[in-house]
Amino acid sequence: MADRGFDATTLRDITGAARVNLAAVNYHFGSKDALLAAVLERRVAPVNRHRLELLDRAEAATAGGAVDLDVLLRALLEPPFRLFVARDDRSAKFLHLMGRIHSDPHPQARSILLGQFGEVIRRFVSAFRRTLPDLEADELGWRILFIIGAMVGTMNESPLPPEFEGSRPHSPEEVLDALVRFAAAGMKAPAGARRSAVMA
Amino acid sequence: MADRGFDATTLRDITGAARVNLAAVNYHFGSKDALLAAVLERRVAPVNRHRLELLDRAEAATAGGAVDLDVLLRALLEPPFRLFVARDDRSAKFLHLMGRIHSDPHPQARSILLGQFGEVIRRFVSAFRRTLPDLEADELGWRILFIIGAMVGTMNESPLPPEFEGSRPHSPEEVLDALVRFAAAGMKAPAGARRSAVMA
DNA sequence: GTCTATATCTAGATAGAC
DNA sequence: GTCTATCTAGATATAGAC
Repeated sequence: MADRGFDATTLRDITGAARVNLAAVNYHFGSKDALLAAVLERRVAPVNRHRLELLDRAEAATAGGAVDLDVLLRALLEPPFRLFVARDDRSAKFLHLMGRIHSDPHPQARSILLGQFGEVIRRFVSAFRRTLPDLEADELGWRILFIIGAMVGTMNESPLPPEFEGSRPHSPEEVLDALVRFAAAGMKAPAGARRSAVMA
Repeated sequence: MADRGFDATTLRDITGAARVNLAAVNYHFGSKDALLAAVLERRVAPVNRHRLELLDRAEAATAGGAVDLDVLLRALLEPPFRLFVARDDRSAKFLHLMGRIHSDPHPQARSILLGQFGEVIRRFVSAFRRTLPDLEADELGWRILFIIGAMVGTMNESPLPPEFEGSRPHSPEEVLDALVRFAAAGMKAPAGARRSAVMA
């Protein structure tokens, strides 16, 4: 599923890998879609809860004022990279799974993810607003979307593919650090001029 | 296909939407996979060729020296946002299609895209290296991956979903400008310290 | 409760009329 | 060359033995 997406992953793949009978999924979960919902609830929801906890804690510490940008970015980005980090194959698989779920167009996956992640986004959007009050609302929204995209792309593609000429493997912490540095700088980028040049 | 991915899009969907017969795809292309290959060749390859042309031109102008960062970023990011911009429904669909292809796990899609896009990545990696010679190679690789991720996420999610609280629709040019600003700042971010704090 | 065997559905592909 | 009708494979889901 992490490799090939929800549609291309058959119940035979799943039950075969789990060394259980083909009928097991339908018996325990009712349907393939219900299994997906259970997986999302069991594995993805904690990541999002962790994000909100970190945000709550940071906001409590500033008494509702502006939270430091790096703290905010870590609250958003750290949980997926951290929650299942055991530096083994399974943690890498989990990261891929998270990424795949974020980019899977399957309606069931999208709607469950939206239910969970929509709340996260809304909370972080308003936190970022307080942290960066001078940034125009639309520009802020786009930048947060860029960060989510970078995060998802990283989940889907790590380890760094050979085209990118990375010279050695990287721990999830290193990748996270690089992502936070990149995102923080992007967030602080100067606002756009009112389009001077036409696209050449 | 832009909405639901390759696997979930049936030949009956395709031939129905095109108001042609079900047999038409197999007659003209031979198979569903061959149709995908033809679509990728016809619609995606020109985007990548355009990227390389812009890069060639920029490098020629500097006689092989360092290309300006914004010029480099535009050469990479502008073609998909620009090539089919007619500000109508079809151009939005095309952007979604590009994004979907980038995130589709289907082996055929991945291998064709890699053939096209791998070359683009390699060329841009070495161009970015000359433009930002002080940036460590691995860090540079990750940052380029972040930018690609942001680009793909933007393609998949534009227009800006309501959670992001965008106040109005945006033209592809505006989104592109915002993305270039963000990416340029991210690329210029200070290098990472050798991990001071442990993840808290 | 679990597994085997099977039903049912829907996909991609194709044969053959016109 | 194009369309109708059909084939075949492989998917999810389920019935029923144990």
